[in-house]
Amino acid sequence: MSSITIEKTKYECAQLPKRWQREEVLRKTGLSVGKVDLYYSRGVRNDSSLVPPIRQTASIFKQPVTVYKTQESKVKTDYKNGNQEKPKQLMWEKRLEGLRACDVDGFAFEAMELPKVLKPVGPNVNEDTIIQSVATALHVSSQPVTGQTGTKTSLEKILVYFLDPKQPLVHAVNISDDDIKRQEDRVALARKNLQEALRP
Amino acid sequence: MSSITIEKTKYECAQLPKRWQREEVLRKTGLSVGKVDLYYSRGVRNDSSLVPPIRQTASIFKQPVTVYKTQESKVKTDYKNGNQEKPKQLMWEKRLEGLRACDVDGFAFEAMELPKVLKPVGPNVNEDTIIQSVATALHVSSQPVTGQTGTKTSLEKILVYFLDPKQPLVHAVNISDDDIKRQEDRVALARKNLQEALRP
DNA sequence: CGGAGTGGATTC
DNA sequence: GAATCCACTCCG
Repeated sequence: MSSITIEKTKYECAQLPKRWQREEVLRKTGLSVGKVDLYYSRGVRNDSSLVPPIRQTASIFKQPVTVYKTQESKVKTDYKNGNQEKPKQLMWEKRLEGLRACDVDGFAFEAMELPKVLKPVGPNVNEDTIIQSVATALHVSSQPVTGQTGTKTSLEKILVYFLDPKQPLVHAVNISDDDIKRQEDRVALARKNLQEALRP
Repeated sequence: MSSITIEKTKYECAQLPKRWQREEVLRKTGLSVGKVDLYYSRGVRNDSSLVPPIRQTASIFKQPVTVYKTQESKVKTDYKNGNQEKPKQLMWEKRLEGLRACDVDGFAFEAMELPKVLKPVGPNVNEDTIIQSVATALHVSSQPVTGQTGTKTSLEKILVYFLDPKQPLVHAVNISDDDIKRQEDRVALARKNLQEALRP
């Protein structure tokens, strides 16, 4: 049974960037009954290859099958037994190569430059790979991100054995006391400049 | 491996009633890392006869057995299939007789008086029973609370047949237009008095 | 732990 | 006084 009163409305709207939707939700209880809350959200990406029905080959069938998803499914996280990190493929970050963040209008941001001290590890790993690698490591990992701590020669010789899949594809970096001192000086200088700029 | 940092704290607390505990749990992952969830719970009742191990006789054994409960068990509510109201025993409210609410220091509140129009239904059902009956009906039931709608004589003759276990043990009450008018007048008067009391 | 939904402070 | 934003609670 659906009631006649419409309580939620969700629609695209000319003023918004593409695929963004405006939703009006009526407050139904409390001191503020009758007020309207506005929500803005980006609708699901329209990657037609990822939206059901999907034509795919499942190994138990002799023929490709078409998958219809009739119900929203959701994988539940097992909080009880701690954070289960999944095993990772060696060099899995290669999959992210060539991806670029973009703004709401779809324009890609400029590439970022990493400090020179970060040196790629492994064959065909370049600047472009390591930024994805380090960024995802910082985002995803629950352990300290150190980079590869194997020696340079061991990593070059038998990569598969010495490469740590839990660490990004950069050599470990040593930060000296001098480095820290230098950075502190830069911060102090920047603060002083700011203070002067704010003086009336 | 247990870390040195204490993430959970569970302790009794002066502001709480006896045996209640306050527990602070730190969120460890997710968007809300670092936030604290508070839980309040009553420590297990020290009824030694209810705390495992319990010596009891299970019908499948020839001999009494001792039950050890090694794991906390919990019954999950089925939210999906709607509110499953359990079947109720006729006159189940009798079990609540003699119970009294009390304040945090354990002093019982005075008995409440119900309006005279509320008349008990059934043998041995008195004032004390119907207040529990009506109160729990209002609290527990998901349907309108009307009282027993069987005729007085039918209820007296074959109680088991005419008594509605989903309704409290009081006769249904008719509210006349006059009753409503009288109540409206009382509210209007109370409002006027309040207004005058607030006048500067 | 996330998300829906509300209270309330803040801004215009 | 309305619109907006943010914090917080509660429950699945």
